[in-house]
Amino acid sequence: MTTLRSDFLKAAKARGYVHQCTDEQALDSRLMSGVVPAYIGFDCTAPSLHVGSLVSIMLLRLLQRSGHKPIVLMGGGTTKVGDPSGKDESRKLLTDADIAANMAGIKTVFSRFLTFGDGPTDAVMVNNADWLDKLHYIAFLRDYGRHFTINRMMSFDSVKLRLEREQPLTFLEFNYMILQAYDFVELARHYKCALQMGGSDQWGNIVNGVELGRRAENQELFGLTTPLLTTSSGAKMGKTAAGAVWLNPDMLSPYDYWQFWRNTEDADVGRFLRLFTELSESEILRLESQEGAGINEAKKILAGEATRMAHGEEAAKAAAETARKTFEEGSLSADLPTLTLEAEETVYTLLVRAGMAASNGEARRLIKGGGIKLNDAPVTDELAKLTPADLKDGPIKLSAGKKRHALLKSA
RNA sequence: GGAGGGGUGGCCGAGCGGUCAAUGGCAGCAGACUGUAAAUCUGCCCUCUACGGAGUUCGAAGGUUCGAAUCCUUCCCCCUCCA
Repeated sequence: MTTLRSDFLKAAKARGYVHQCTDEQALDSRLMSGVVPAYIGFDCTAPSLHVGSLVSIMLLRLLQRSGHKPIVLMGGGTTKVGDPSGKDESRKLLTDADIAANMAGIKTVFSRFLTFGDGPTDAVMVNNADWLDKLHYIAFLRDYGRHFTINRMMSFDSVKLRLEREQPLTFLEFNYMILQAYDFVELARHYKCALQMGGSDQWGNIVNGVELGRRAENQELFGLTTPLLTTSSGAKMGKTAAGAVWLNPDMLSPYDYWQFWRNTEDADVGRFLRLFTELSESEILRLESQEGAGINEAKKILAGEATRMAHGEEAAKAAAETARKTFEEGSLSADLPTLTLEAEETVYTLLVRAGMAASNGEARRLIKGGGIKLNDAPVTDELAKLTPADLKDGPIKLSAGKKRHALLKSA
Protein backbone atom coordinates (compact mmCIF):
# COMPACT_ATOMS: atom_id res chain seq x y z
CA MET A 1 0.00 0.00 0.00
CA THR A 2 1.44 3.29 -1.06
CA THR A 3 1.21 6.21 1.26
CA LEU A 4 -0.67 9.24 0.13
CA ARG A 5 -0.17 12.60 1.70
CA SER A 6 -2.47 14.97 -0.13
CA ASP A 7 -5.86 15.62 1.45
CA PHE A 8 -7.60 15.30 -1.85
CA LEU A 9 -6.29 11.90 -2.88
CA LYS A 10 -6.52 10.47 0.60
CA ALA A 11 -10.14 11.46 0.92
CA ALA A 12 -11.02 10.52 -2.65
CA LYS A 13 -9.64 7.04 -2.17
CA ALA A 14 -11.14 6.53 1.25
CA ARG A 15 -14.55 7.59 0.04
CA GLY A 16 -14.55 5.35 -2.99
CA TYR A 17 -14.19 7.92 -5.73
CA VAL A 18 -11.12 6.45 -7.33
CA HIS A 19 -11.23 3.72 -9.90
CA GLN A 20 -8.02 4.27 -11.83
CA CYS A 21 -5.30 6.86 -11.70
CA THR A 22 -2.41 7.46 -14.08
CA ASP A 23 0.41 8.11 -11.65
CA GLU A 24 -0.87 8.28 -8.14
CA GLN A 25 2.39 9.04 -6.41
CA ALA A 26 3.39 11.82 -8.77
CA LEU A 27 -0.09 13.29 -8.64
CA ASP A 28 0.02 13.14 -4.86
CA SER A 29 3.24 15.13 -4.81
CA ARG A 30 1.86 17.65 -7.24
CA LEU A 31 -1.19 18.13 -5.05
CA MET A 32 1.07 18.76 -2.09
CA SER A 33 3.02 21.44 -3.90
CA GLY A 34 0.19 23.89 -4.47
CA VAL A 35 -3.17 24.52 -5.97
CA VAL A 36 -3.90 22.10 -8.78
CA PRO A 37 -6.60 23.03 -11.25
CA ALA A 38 -8.50 19.93 -12.41
CA TYR A 39 -11.37 19.46 -14.76
CA ILE A 40 -14.22 17.21 -15.65
CA GLY A 41 -16.07 17.49 -18.93
CA PHE A 42 -19.83 17.29 -19.19
CA ASP A 43 -21.82 16.51 -22.29
CA CYS A 44 -24.66 18.75 -23.27
CA THR A 45 -26.93 16.03 -24.57
CA ALA A 46 -29.80 16.67 -22.16
CA PRO A 47 -31.25 19.74 -20.48
CA SER A 48 -30.14 18.51 -17.08
CA LEU A 49 -27.55 16.22 -15.62
CA HIS A 50 -28.74 13.18 -13.71
CA VAL A 51 -27.39 11.22 -10.77
CA GLY A 52 -25.06 9.39 -13.10
CA SER A 53 -22.98 12.57 -13.16
CA LEU A 54 -23.27 13.17 -9.47
CA VAL A 55 -20.17 11.20 -8.57
CA SER A 56 -18.18 13.49 -10.81
CA ILE A 57 -19.78 16.59 -9.38
CA MET A 58 -19.12 15.45 -5.83
CA LEU A 59 -15.54 14.74 -6.76
CA LEU A 60 -15.09 18.30 -8.03
CA ARG A 61 -16.63 19.51 -4.79
CA LEU A 62 -14.20 17.43 -2.79
CA LEU A 63 -11.38 18.83 -4.88
CA GLN A 64 -12.43 22.35 -4.07
CA ARG A 65 -12.80 21.62 -0.37
CA SER A 66 -9.32 20.15 -0.44
CA GLY A 67 -7.95 23.47 -1.62
CA HIS A 68 -7.74 23.03 -5.35
CA LYS A 69 -9.45 24.58 -8.33
CA PRO A 70 -12.31 22.86 -10.15
CA ILE A 71 -12.85 23.52 -13.81
CA VAL A 72 -16.20 22.56 -15.22
CA LEU A 73 -15.86 21.95 -18.91
CA MET A 74 -19.06 22.16 -20.86
CA GLY A 75 -18.79 20.04 -23.95
CA GLY A 76 -20.46 22.52 -26.24
CA GLY A 77 -18.08 21.61 -29.00
CA THR A 78 -17.60 17.90 -28.42
CA THR A 79 -21.34 17.33 -28.07
CA LYS A 80 -21.57 18.24 -31.74
CA VAL A 81 -19.38 15.27 -32.48
CA GLY A 82 -20.67 12.67 -30.03
CA ASP A 83 -18.69 10.31 -27.87
CA PRO A 84 -18.77 6.83 -29.38
CA SER A 85 -18.10 5.27 -25.98
CA GLY A 86 -19.39 1.76 -26.28
CA LYS A 87 -22.86 2.58 -27.45
CA ASP A 88 -23.94 0.86 -30.60
CA GLU A 89 -25.97 3.64 -32.05
CA SER A 90 -24.39 6.72 -33.41
CA ARG A 91 -25.64 9.65 -31.49
CA LYS A 92 -28.11 11.76 -33.37
CA LEU A 93 -26.70 15.13 -34.09
CA LEU A 94 -27.97 17.94 -31.96
CA THR A 95 -28.48 21.40 -33.32
CA ASP A 96 -26.56 24.34 -31.91
CA ALA A 97 -29.78 25.64 -30.41
CA ASP A 98 -30.41 22.34 -28.61
CA ILE A 99 -26.92 22.36 -27.23
CA ALA A 100 -27.15 25.93 -26.04
CA ALA A 101 -30.45 25.22 -24.31
CA ASN A 102 -29.10 22.08 -22.68
CA MET A 103 -26.04 23.91 -21.49
CA ALA A 104 -28.14 26.58 -19.85
CA GLY A 105 -30.07 23.91 -17.98
CA ILE A 106 -26.97 22.12 -16.83
CA LYS A 107 -25.14 25.23 -15.64
CA THR A 108 -27.60 25.92 -12.85
CA VAL A 109 -26.77 22.66 -11.10
CA PHE A 110 -23.16 23.46 -10.53
CA SER A 111 -23.72 26.59 -8.54
CA ARG A 112 -25.25 24.45 -5.79
CA PHE A 113 -22.22 22.22 -5.53
CA LEU A 114 -19.30 24.51 -6.27
CA THR A 115 -18.23 28.01 -5.42
CA PHE A 116 -17.55 30.00 -8.55
CA GLY A 117 -15.49 33.14 -8.76
CA ASP A 118 -12.10 34.62 -9.55
CA GLY A 119 -10.17 33.42 -6.52
CA PRO A 120 -7.37 30.88 -6.78
CA THR A 121 -9.56 27.96 -5.73
CA ASP A 122 -12.82 29.27 -7.10
CA ALA A 123 -14.44 27.11 -9.71
CA VAL A 124 -14.63 28.25 -13.30
CA MET A 125 -16.78 27.06 -16.13
CA VAL A 126 -15.55 26.93 -19.69
CA ASN A 127 -17.01 25.75 -22.95
CA ASN A 128 -14.88 23.80 -25.35
CA ALA A 129 -16.83 25.19 -28.30
CA ASP A 130 -14.81 28.35 -27.62
CA TRP A 131 -11.70 26.74 -29.05
CA LEU A 132 -12.97 23.74 -30.96
CA ASP A 133 -15.27 25.79 -33.17
CA LYS A 134 -12.41 27.80 -34.56
CA LEU A 135 -9.96 25.02 -35.07
CA HIS A 136 -8.27 25.05 -38.45
CA TYR A 137 -8.47 21.57 -39.83
CA ILE A 138 -5.16 21.32 -41.64
CA ALA A 139 -3.20 23.10 -38.97
CA PHE A 140 -4.81 20.97 -36.31
CA LEU A 141 -4.02 17.77 -38.16
CA ARG A 142 -0.40 18.79 -38.57
CA ASP A 143 0.09 19.89 -35.00
CA TYR A 144 -1.88 17.25 -33.15
CA GLY A 145 -3.02 14.59 -35.58
CA ARG A 146 0.52 13.37 -35.93
CA HIS A 147 0.57 12.36 -32.27
CA PHE A 148 -2.23 9.86 -32.76
CA THR A 149 -1.74 6.56 -34.52
CA ILE A 150 -4.65 4.74 -36.00
CA ASN A 151 -3.23 1.55 -34.52
CA ARG A 152 -3.55 2.97 -31.06
CA MET A 153 -6.95 4.49 -31.56
CA MET A 154 -8.31 1.20 -32.82
CA SER A 155 -7.28 -0.41 -29.58
CA PHE A 156 -9.50 1.72 -27.36
CA ASP A 157 -12.57 0.06 -25.99
CA SER A 158 -14.90 2.70 -27.28
CA VAL A 159 -13.76 1.94 -30.81
CA LYS A 160 -13.15 -1.75 -30.38
CA LEU A 161 -16.60 -2.45 -29.05
CA ARG A 162 -18.24 -0.85 -32.01
CA LEU A 163 -16.10 -2.70 -34.49
CA GLU A 164 -16.48 -6.04 -32.77
CA ARG A 165 -20.22 -5.74 -32.71
CA GLU A 166 -20.16 -4.74 -36.35
CA GLN A 167 -21.78 -1.44 -35.59
CA PRO A 168 -20.87 1.56 -37.66
CA LEU A 169 -18.44 4.06 -36.28
CA THR A 170 -18.30 7.22 -38.31
CA PHE A 171 -15.18 9.21 -38.89
CA LEU A 172 -16.88 12.06 -37.10
CA GLU A 173 -17.14 10.04 -33.91
CA PHE A 174 -13.71 8.63 -34.40
CA ASN A 175 -12.45 12.16 -33.97
CA TYR A 176 -14.05 12.60 -30.61
CA MET A 177 -11.14 11.26 -28.63
CA ILE A 178 -8.69 13.53 -30.38
CA LEU A 179 -10.80 16.55 -29.60
CA GLN A 180 -11.15 15.58 -25.98
CA ALA A 181 -7.42 15.05 -25.72
CA TYR A 182 -6.96 18.48 -27.20
CA ASP A 183 -9.31 19.95 -24.60
CA PHE A 184 -6.97 18.81 -21.88
CA VAL A 185 -3.99 20.41 -23.58
CA GLU A 186 -5.92 23.61 -24.11
CA LEU A 187 -6.90 23.72 -20.43
CA ALA A 188 -3.39 22.92 -19.36
CA ARG A 189 -2.15 25.86 -21.37
CA HIS A 190 -4.65 28.46 -20.32
CA TYR A 191 -5.61 27.35 -16.84
CA LYS A 192 -2.58 25.35 -15.77
CA CYS A 193 -4.93 22.44 -15.51
CA ALA A 194 -2.99 19.30 -14.63
CA LEU A 195 -5.65 16.72 -13.92
CA GLN A 196 -8.62 15.38 -15.80
CA MET A 197 -11.17 13.32 -13.99
CA GLY A 198 -14.22 11.49 -15.23
CA GLY A 199 -16.18 8.28 -15.21
CA SER A 200 -14.38 5.00 -15.81
CA ASP A 201 -15.74 4.92 -19.35
CA GLN A 202 -13.62 8.00 -19.98
CA TRP A 203 -10.35 6.32 -19.13
CA GLY A 204 -9.27 5.92 -22.74
CA ASN A 205 -10.11 9.49 -23.59
CA ILE A 206 -8.35 10.77 -20.51
CA VAL A 207 -5.20 8.79 -21.18
CA ASN A 208 -5.16 10.20 -24.69
CA GLY A 209 -5.16 13.68 -23.22
CA VAL A 210 -2.38 12.87 -20.81
CA GLU A 211 -0.27 11.48 -23.64
CA LEU A 212 -0.96 14.37 -25.92
CA GLY A 213 0.13 16.70 -23.17
CA ARG A 214 3.42 14.94 -22.94
CA ARG A 215 4.01 14.67 -26.67
CA ALA A 216 2.79 18.03 -27.83
CA GLU A 217 3.52 20.20 -24.84
CA ASN A 218 6.07 18.22 -22.93
CA GLN A 219 3.95 18.56 -19.83
CA GLU A 220 3.12 16.00 -17.21
CA LEU A 221 -0.63 15.68 -16.91
CA PHE A 222 -2.69 13.32 -14.79
CA GLY A 223 -5.88 11.36 -15.13
CA LEU A 224 -8.20 9.86 -12.59
CA THR A 225 -11.46 8.01 -13.07
CA THR A 226 -14.38 7.24 -10.81
CA PRO A 227 -15.97 3.80 -10.69
CA LEU A 228 -19.11 3.14 -12.66
CA LEU A 229 -21.92 3.22 -10.20
CA THR A 230 -24.36 0.39 -10.09
CA THR A 231 -26.67 -0.70 -7.35
CA SER A 232 -25.76 -3.82 -5.45
CA SER A 233 -28.26 -5.81 -7.45
CA GLY A 234 -26.41 -4.82 -10.56
CA ALA A 235 -28.79 -2.34 -12.12
CA LYS A 236 -27.34 0.83 -13.51
CA MET A 237 -28.02 3.67 -11.22
CA GLY A 238 -30.38 6.49 -11.75
CA LYS A 239 -33.62 5.11 -13.06
CA THR A 240 -36.95 5.48 -11.36
CA ALA A 241 -40.55 5.11 -12.33
CA ALA A 242 -40.48 8.51 -13.95
CA GLY A 243 -37.26 7.85 -15.87
CA ALA A 244 -33.88 9.31 -15.16
CA VAL A 245 -33.10 10.87 -11.81
CA TRP A 246 -32.48 14.43 -12.94
CA LEU A 247 -30.73 16.98 -10.83
CA ASN A 248 -32.77 19.94 -12.02
CA PRO A 249 -35.89 20.51 -9.92
CA ASP A 250 -37.98 21.30 -12.97
CA MET A 251 -37.22 17.84 -14.37
CA LEU A 252 -37.59 15.91 -11.13
CA SER A 253 -39.18 17.32 -8.03
CA PRO A 254 -37.08 17.51 -4.87
CA TYR A 255 -39.61 15.18 -3.26
CA ASP A 256 -39.04 12.51 -5.91
CA TYR A 257 -35.32 13.10 -5.63
CA TRP A 258 -35.54 12.51 -1.90
CA GLN A 259 -37.54 9.38 -2.52
CA PHE A 260 -34.93 8.08 -4.92
CA TRP A 261 -32.32 8.16 -2.19
CA ARG A 262 -34.70 6.93 0.46
CA ASN A 263 -35.25 3.77 -1.60
CA THR A 264 -31.58 2.91 -1.79
CA GLU A 265 -30.85 -0.78 -1.39
CA ASP A 266 -29.55 -1.78 2.03
CA ALA A 267 -26.26 -2.94 0.65
CA ASP A 268 -25.57 0.41 -0.98
CA VAL A 269 -26.18 2.69 1.98
CA GLY A 270 -22.60 2.94 3.18
CA ARG A 271 -21.15 3.36 -0.24
CA PHE A 272 -23.64 6.06 -1.16
CA LEU A 273 -23.21 7.92 2.11
CA ARG A 274 -19.49 8.17 1.37
CA LEU A 275 -19.98 9.29 -2.19
CA PHE A 276 -22.98 11.53 -1.94
CA THR A 277 -22.82 13.11 1.49
CA GLU A 278 -20.10 14.82 3.46
CA LEU A 279 -20.74 13.07 6.72
CA SER A 280 -17.71 11.99 8.68
CA GLU A 281 -16.39 8.49 8.37
CA SER A 282 -17.26 7.68 11.97
CA GLU A 283 -20.81 8.85 11.46
CA ILE A 284 -21.12 6.75 8.32
CA LEU A 285 -19.75 3.71 10.09
CA ARG A 286 -22.37 4.12 12.75
CA LEU A 287 -25.18 4.55 10.23
CA GLU A 288 -24.31 1.70 7.92
CA SER A 289 -23.83 -0.81 10.68
CA GLN A 290 -27.46 -0.67 11.74
CA GLU A 291 -29.30 -3.93 11.43
CA GLY A 292 -32.56 -4.67 9.70
CA ALA A 293 -35.10 -1.90 9.66
CA GLY A 294 -32.72 0.37 11.52
CA ILE A 295 -30.92 0.97 8.28
CA ASN A 296 -33.93 2.99 7.22
CA GLU A 297 -32.70 5.77 9.48
CA ALA A 298 -29.49 5.83 7.50
CA LYS A 299 -31.44 6.01 4.26
CA LYS A 300 -33.38 9.01 5.50
CA ILE A 301 -30.18 10.78 6.37
CA LEU A 302 -28.75 9.92 3.00
CA ALA A 303 -31.87 11.27 1.31
CA GLY A 304 -31.84 14.39 3.42
CA GLU A 305 -28.19 15.17 2.80
CA ALA A 306 -28.33 14.46 -0.90
CA THR A 307 -31.47 16.53 -1.36
CA ARG A 308 -30.09 19.39 0.70
CA MET A 309 -27.05 19.55 -1.50
CA ALA A 310 -28.95 19.47 -4.75
CA HIS A 311 -32.01 21.50 -3.87
CA GLY A 312 -31.27 23.32 -0.64
CA GLU A 313 -32.18 23.01 3.00
CA GLU A 314 -35.79 24.05 2.60
CA ALA A 315 -36.59 21.56 -0.12
CA ALA A 316 -34.90 18.76 1.77
CA LYS A 317 -36.88 19.45 4.92
CA ALA A 318 -40.12 19.70 3.02
CA ALA A 319 -39.48 16.45 1.22
CA ALA A 320 -38.65 14.65 4.44
CA GLU A 321 -41.77 16.01 6.08
CA THR A 322 -43.99 15.05 3.18
CA ALA A 323 -42.54 11.57 3.22
CA ARG A 324 -42.99 11.27 6.96
CA LYS A 325 -46.61 12.25 6.79
CA THR A 326 -47.44 10.02 3.85
CA PHE A 327 -45.57 6.93 4.88
CA GLU A 328 -45.28 7.00 8.63
CA GLU A 329 -48.47 8.74 9.64
CA GLY A 330 -50.46 7.72 6.64
CA SER A 331 -51.94 11.18 6.69
CA LEU A 332 -52.17 13.71 3.93
CA SER A 333 -49.52 16.17 3.17
CA ALA A 334 -50.30 19.33 1.29
CA ASP A 335 -47.00 18.93 -0.42
CA LEU A 336 -47.99 16.02 -2.61
CA PRO A 337 -48.75 16.68 -6.24
CA THR A 338 -52.22 18.13 -6.36
CA LEU A 339 -54.99 18.10 -8.89
CA THR A 340 -58.42 19.61 -8.77
CA LEU A 341 -61.69 17.87 -9.44
CA GLU A 342 -63.94 20.18 -11.44
CA ALA A 343 -66.85 17.88 -12.08
CA GLU A 344 -67.68 14.22 -11.93
CA GLU A 345 -64.74 12.26 -13.27
CA THR A 346 -63.62 8.65 -13.51
CA VAL A 347 -60.77 7.52 -11.35
CA TYR A 348 -58.82 6.32 -14.33
CA THR A 349 -58.77 9.69 -16.04
CA LEU A 350 -57.67 11.23 -12.77
CA LEU A 351 -54.76 8.82 -12.72
CA VAL A 352 -53.76 9.92 -16.18
CA ARG A 353 -54.04 13.56 -15.23
CA ALA A 354 -51.90 12.94 -12.17
CA GLY A 355 -49.23 11.42 -14.36
CA MET A 356 -49.56 8.07 -12.60
CA ALA A 357 -50.57 6.27 -15.77
CA ALA A 358 -49.62 6.93 -19.36
CA SER A 359 -52.98 6.07 -20.89
CA ASN A 360 -56.54 5.38 -19.88
CA GLY A 361 -55.99 1.73 -20.61
CA GLU A 362 -52.97 1.57 -18.34
CA ALA A 363 -54.87 3.35 -15.58
CA ARG A 364 -57.71 0.87 -15.86
CA ARG A 365 -55.32 -2.03 -15.75
CA LEU A 366 -53.84 -0.64 -12.58
CA ILE A 367 -57.30 -0.52 -11.03
CA LYS A 368 -58.06 -4.06 -12.19
CA GLY A 369 -54.80 -5.22 -10.67
CA GLY A 370 -55.73 -3.71 -7.33
CA GLY A 371 -53.00 -1.13 -7.29
CA ILE A 372 -55.13 1.96 -6.87
CA LYS A 373 -56.37 3.36 -3.60
CA LEU A 374 -58.47 6.30 -2.53
CA ASN A 375 -57.62 7.32 1.01
CA ASP A 376 -56.03 3.91 1.40
CA ALA A 377 -59.19 2.06 0.40
CA PRO A 378 -58.64 -0.08 -2.69
CA VAL A 379 -60.65 0.87 -5.74
CA THR A 380 -62.37 -2.22 -7.05
CA ASP A 381 -64.54 -0.77 -9.78
CA GLU A 382 -62.57 -0.04 -12.88
CA LEU A 383 -65.10 2.61 -13.87
CA ALA A 384 -65.37 4.17 -10.42
CA LYS A 385 -66.18 7.86 -10.45
CA LEU A 386 -65.64 10.71 -8.11
CA THR A 387 -67.84 13.75 -7.81
CA PRO A 388 -67.03 17.04 -6.14
CA ALA A 389 -69.42 15.95 -3.40
CA ASP A 390 -66.98 13.20 -2.43
CA LEU A 391 -64.53 15.90 -1.43
CA LYS A 392 -66.89 17.42 1.12
CA ASP A 393 -64.75 16.23 3.99
CA GLY A 394 -61.54 17.55 2.55
CA PRO A 395 -59.06 16.41 -0.04
CA ILE A 396 -58.75 12.77 -0.99
CA LYS A 397 -55.49 10.95 -1.42
CA LEU A 398 -55.16 9.04 -4.65
CA SER A 399 -52.47 6.37 -4.57
CA ALA A 400 -50.92 4.17 -7.21
CA GLY A 401 -49.02 1.50 -5.39
CA LYS A 402 -47.36 2.35 -2.13
CA LYS A 403 -45.14 5.11 -3.24
CA ARG A 404 -46.96 7.30 -5.69
CA HIS A 405 -49.54 9.61 -4.27
CA ALA A 406 -51.48 12.66 -5.31
CA LEU A 407 -53.99 14.88 -3.61
CA LEU A 408 -57.45 15.56 -5.03
CA LYS A 409 -58.94 18.90 -4.18
CA SER A 410 -62.21 20.49 -5.08
CA ALA A 411 -62.12 23.34 -7.53
C1' G B 1 -20.21 0.07 -59.07
C1' G B 2 -20.62 -5.78 -58.22
C1' A B 3 -22.06 -10.02 -54.78
C1' G B 4 -24.29 -11.47 -50.32
C1' G B 5 -26.72 -10.47 -45.36
C1' G B 6 -30.02 -7.43 -42.56
C1' G B 7 -33.87 -3.51 -40.70
C1' U B 8 -39.64 -6.76 -35.71
C1' G B 9 -42.97 -3.62 -29.88
C1' G B 10 -38.31 0.80 -24.47
C1' C B 11 -33.87 -2.62 -25.42
C1' C B 12 -32.08 -7.65 -26.88
C1' G B 13 -34.12 -11.25 -29.86
C1' A B 14 -37.66 -15.27 -32.26
C1' G B 15 -41.18 -15.65 -36.20
C1' C B 16 -40.58 -16.24 -42.46
C1' G B 17 -48.49 -16.87 -46.09
C1' G B 18 -53.48 -18.00 -41.99
C1' U B 19 -54.32 -20.42 -35.22
C1' C B 20 -49.51 -13.30 -34.83
C1' A B 21 -51.01 -7.78 -31.19
C1' A B 22 -46.59 -11.24 -32.78
C1' U B 23 -42.43 -16.96 -28.42
C1' G B 24 -38.62 -15.70 -25.00
C1' G B 25 -35.25 -12.56 -22.06
C1' C B 26 -34.16 -7.70 -19.88
C1' A B 27 -36.09 -3.16 -18.15
C1' G B 28 -40.72 -1.09 -16.13
C1' C B 29 -45.51 -1.13 -13.24
C1' A B 30 -48.82 -3.52 -9.69
C1' G B 31 -50.04 -7.57 -5.96
C1' A B 32 -48.18 -10.99 -1.99
C1' C B 33 -44.02 -11.16 1.64
C1' U B 34 -41.34 -7.05 4.26
C1' G B 35 -38.55 -2.40 6.57
C1' U B 36 -41.08 3.06 1.41
C1' A B 37 -34.91 -2.44 1.02
C1' A B 38 -33.13 -6.88 -1.55
C1' A B 39 -34.37 -11.83 -3.09
C1' U B 40 -38.67 -14.72 -4.35
C1' C B 41 -43.57 -15.87 -6.25
C1' U B 42 -48.00 -13.85 -9.10
C1' G B 43 -50.34 -10.51 -12.56
C1' C B 44 -49.86 -6.49 -16.14
C1' C B 45 -46.88 -4.42 -19.93
C1' C B 46 -49.66 -0.73 -28.47
C1' U B 47 -54.32 2.39 -28.24
C1' C B 48 -59.64 2.67 -27.44
C1' U B 49 -63.66 -0.04 -25.36
C1' A B 50 -70.69 -0.02 -24.05
C1' C B 51 -65.42 -5.71 -22.13
C1' G B 52 -68.65 -8.93 -26.64
C1' G B 53 -64.82 -6.54 -29.35
C1' A B 54 -62.73 -2.44 -32.37
C1' G B 55 -58.51 0.26 -34.35
C1' U B 56 -53.40 1.01 -35.59
C1' U B 57 -48.24 -1.97 -35.53
C1' C B 58 -43.10 -5.70 -37.65
C1' G B 59 -37.64 0.46 -42.23
C1' A B 60 -41.10 3.48 -46.28
C1' A B 61 -44.48 3.27 -50.39
C1' G B 62 -47.01 0.27 -53.72
C1' G B 63 -48.60 -4.77 -55.41
C1' U B 64 -50.00 -10.30 -55.35
C1' U B 65 -53.62 -13.07 -52.31
C1' C B 66 -60.00 -14.59 -49.37
C1' G B 67 -55.76 -13.53 -46.00
C1' A B 68 -48.86 -10.73 -45.42
C1' A B 69 -44.30 -9.26 -40.21
C1' U B 70 -43.91 -13.39 -43.60
C1' C B 71 -44.30 -13.42 -51.21
C1' C B 72 -43.21 -9.54 -55.41
C1' U B 73 -41.67 -4.33 -57.00
C1' U B 74 -39.50 0.37 -55.99
C1' C B 75 -37.18 3.46 -52.48
C1' C B 76 -34.38 4.57 -47.77
C1' C B 77 -30.84 2.91 -44.10
C1' C B 78 -27.05 -0.61 -42.03
C1' C B 79 -23.37 -4.70 -42.29
C1' U B 80 -19.75 -8.07 -44.89
C1' C B 81 -16.77 -9.26 -49.11
C1' C B 82 -15.05 -7.69 -54.02
C1' A B 83 -13.89 -3.34 -57.39
